[in-house]
Amino acid sequence: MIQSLTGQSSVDGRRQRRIARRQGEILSAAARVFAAKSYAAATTKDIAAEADVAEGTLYNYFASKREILLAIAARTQAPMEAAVAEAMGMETRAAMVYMFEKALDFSVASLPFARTLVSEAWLDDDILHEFLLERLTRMHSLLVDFIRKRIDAGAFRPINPQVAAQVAMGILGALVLPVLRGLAPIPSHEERKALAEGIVDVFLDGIRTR
Amino acid sequence: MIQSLTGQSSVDGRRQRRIARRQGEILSAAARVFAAKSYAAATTKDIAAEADVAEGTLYNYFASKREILLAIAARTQAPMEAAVAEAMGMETRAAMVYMFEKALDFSVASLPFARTLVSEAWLDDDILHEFLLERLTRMHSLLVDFIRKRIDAGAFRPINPQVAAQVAMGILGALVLPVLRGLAPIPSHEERKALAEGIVDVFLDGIRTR
Amino acid sequence: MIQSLTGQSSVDGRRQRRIARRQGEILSAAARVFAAKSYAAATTKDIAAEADVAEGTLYNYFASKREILLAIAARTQAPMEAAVAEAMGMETRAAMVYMFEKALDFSVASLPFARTLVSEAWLDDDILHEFLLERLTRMHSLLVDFIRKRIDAGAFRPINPQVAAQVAMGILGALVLPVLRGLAPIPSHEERKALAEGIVDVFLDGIRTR
Amino acid sequence: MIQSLTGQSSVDGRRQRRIARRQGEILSAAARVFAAKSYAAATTKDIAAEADVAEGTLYNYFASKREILLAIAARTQAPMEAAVAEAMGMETRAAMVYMFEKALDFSVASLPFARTLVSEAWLDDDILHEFLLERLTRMHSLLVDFIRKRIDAGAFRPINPQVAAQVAMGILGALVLPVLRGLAPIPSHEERKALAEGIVDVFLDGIRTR
DNA sequence: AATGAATGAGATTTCATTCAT
DNA sequence: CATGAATGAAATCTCATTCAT
Repeated sequence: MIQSLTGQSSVDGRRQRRIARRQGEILSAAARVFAAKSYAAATTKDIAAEADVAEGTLYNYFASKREILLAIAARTQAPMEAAVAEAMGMETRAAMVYMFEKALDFSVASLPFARTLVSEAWLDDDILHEFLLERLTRMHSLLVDFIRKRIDAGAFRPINPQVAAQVAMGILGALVLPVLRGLAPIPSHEERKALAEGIVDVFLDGIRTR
Repeated sequence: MIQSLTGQSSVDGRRQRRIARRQGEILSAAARVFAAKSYAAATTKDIAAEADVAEGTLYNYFASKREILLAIAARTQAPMEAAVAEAMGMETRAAMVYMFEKALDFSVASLPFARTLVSEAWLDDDILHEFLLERLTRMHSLLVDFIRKRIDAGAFRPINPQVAAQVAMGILGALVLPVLRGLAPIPSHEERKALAEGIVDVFLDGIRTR
Repeated sequence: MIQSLTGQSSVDGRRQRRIARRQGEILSAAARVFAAKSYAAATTKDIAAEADVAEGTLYNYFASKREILLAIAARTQAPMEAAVAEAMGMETRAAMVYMFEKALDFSVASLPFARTLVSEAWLDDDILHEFLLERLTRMHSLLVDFIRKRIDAGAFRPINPQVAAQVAMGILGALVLPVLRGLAPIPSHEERKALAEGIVDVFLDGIRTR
Repeated sequence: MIQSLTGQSSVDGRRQRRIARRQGEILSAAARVFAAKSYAAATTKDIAAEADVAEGTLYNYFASKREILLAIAARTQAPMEAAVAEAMGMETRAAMVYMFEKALDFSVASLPFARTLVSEAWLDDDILHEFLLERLTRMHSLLVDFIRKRIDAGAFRPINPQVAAQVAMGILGALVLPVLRGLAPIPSHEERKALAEGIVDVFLDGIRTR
């Protein structure tokens, strides 16, 4: 009985894993196709071909083309937030540099996923709210906290933390979006570090002589 | 004779105007539909319904659905650049405030056009290069000049002007994009002015105490 | 009264002539367009442009696009039959040469009309029967008579006149169709004469040595 | 193992055959529709209905309506040329009779295909050159050779072989075209033989008494 | 579970015809 | 009468989804 249970569960486990693996293959294939042609222009035929399965097989793993998109969105991890959260405890300047650097690293690492996500979030309210906005607002409030704490500690000027956070996120966007869009070349690790340093520099001290 | 000539030309003129007016009606109807559903999801049936004409009528004014999109892009004037160019000659702080304010004004004024433009530029290389990128790079180089001059004059710190310009554009984006996307409420004139002031403040002096 | 009648009728006459002239202009424009693009591919816009009138004007003169086609067919005179009929009375060899020569002349002279006619007759039973077939059968029976008479007179061998007539018409077709289709160059007057001579030669004496 | 291999290949083979069969069904349905209404007037809806499949199914087998037409043209074999080539080696009179007879047989056998082919070749240069003209010119040059050889052997009079070949093809056309167009009844095998005999008779000896 | 052929609703586009000016 | 903008039916083609094998 135990045996049968074990056997059963090991079979189940294998099956679970096989299903998960196959889903993953389909999702990353779909992400590549979406990144290349956009969600709307991509056909299920394209996705099936990229994943090297039959069209019908897609429907054994996902209920519809849209479910594939949502699954991609759900899968996209949140290393940005993680970076921001991590940075909270660190000393001011190093913390910010680290945060921007991580955000850049992330965009580079999961480029096709991220490109699809941004693209669809611009068009699709569900995607926007469920996946992108949630993260951005979480990041925003982390930043607000971060800034507020440093204002309280006298490290930052008594500036409006909401506005400052929005400014910080804008700066980040200005770096990330061109890479996602395929305009800027994917920066090397060193370039990313240098970029992050320069930006933080401006953000902290402004551009005006004193 | 003069009369007949005048009559003729006035008829021609009237016709020209009628055509231009109808094209404008179709374009703004299309821009609304595109803004609501994206170019890909919008159907010619939708556009015709919104413009209150028959589907076939669209094709008396534009050769294809795509031509409608391109016409929208072409029509979207470039008051942003104008604002930047204007600001070049002004005194530092006021100039920047003015520039950001104008950019916000523009986005609010031609909201559905701009939303469509950004949306499609993300997906479509032609639109991106022909209409958006051209403007953004022009704006970028104007900003680089602006910053470089003030560095030379000793008004700004000897910062990398390229990076600073990109930062400035990112800040602008952080303000404009949420409005275009329908996330942030359309700010009033006063709010726009205050926003611009706050941002320039951060941009010039940073957020760090000194 | 007489005056008014005369006036009336002269006005009527002028009007009739104006209408007839305009119809003729439209028809020859249409024939050119049909010859270039085929009836099905030609649009009323094309025809109107070629005739240098507005599309709507076409409908003041013809009830539909199809009526224009029928009018072209009706207008195509029957010089072929005339030629055959004329030839009936002539001496054998000269008669036949003359007949073939005339048929070639006709094809060259009204090329766009004829091309359209043949094209549509292949597709359209109305056109075929009402315009082409009628003529061809008339021509066929003229030929049958012609041949029969010469058989009776001992000039021709006692061959089946039906078959011989069909052969003659086939020979004619082999010369005319490539020209109509734009494959063979339009032959000069001299070339047409020489062609006609050669063909009659074969038709009368065959190709076998004796 | 052998079995699995065999199984595999037999599955592939079955699939190949199924696809080929279905393509054939669609093509012959399309040929019937084209023959009845012409290519231009036939709709994909008509073709699908005649083939008893959904409209979309057509596009699983052919890329476009035009590809269906081209496939029909490609499929129409060239038994005419074969007949001509075969006849080359035969004794004069029998050879010619055989040739004409075969040409008639062919037209009768693949009537809807051939009707479509001729129809479209009249309108469409691609079809004309790629499918019809190539064959006709090949047939023409075979005939020229045939005639020239017999002239050299003293069997035929020293006539222009080009003209004589064109005459022969015209005669053939005069027999075939009315059948294709649905004017002449489809002749029985015996009738075809008799027709061929009569024509060759005229072609060889002419119609004149000697 | 995998396959891929079949489906048919729906998209874009064309064009003969009408009709207000 | 001439005009040409407006119309909308109809054509070709696409593609997400289903389902028999």
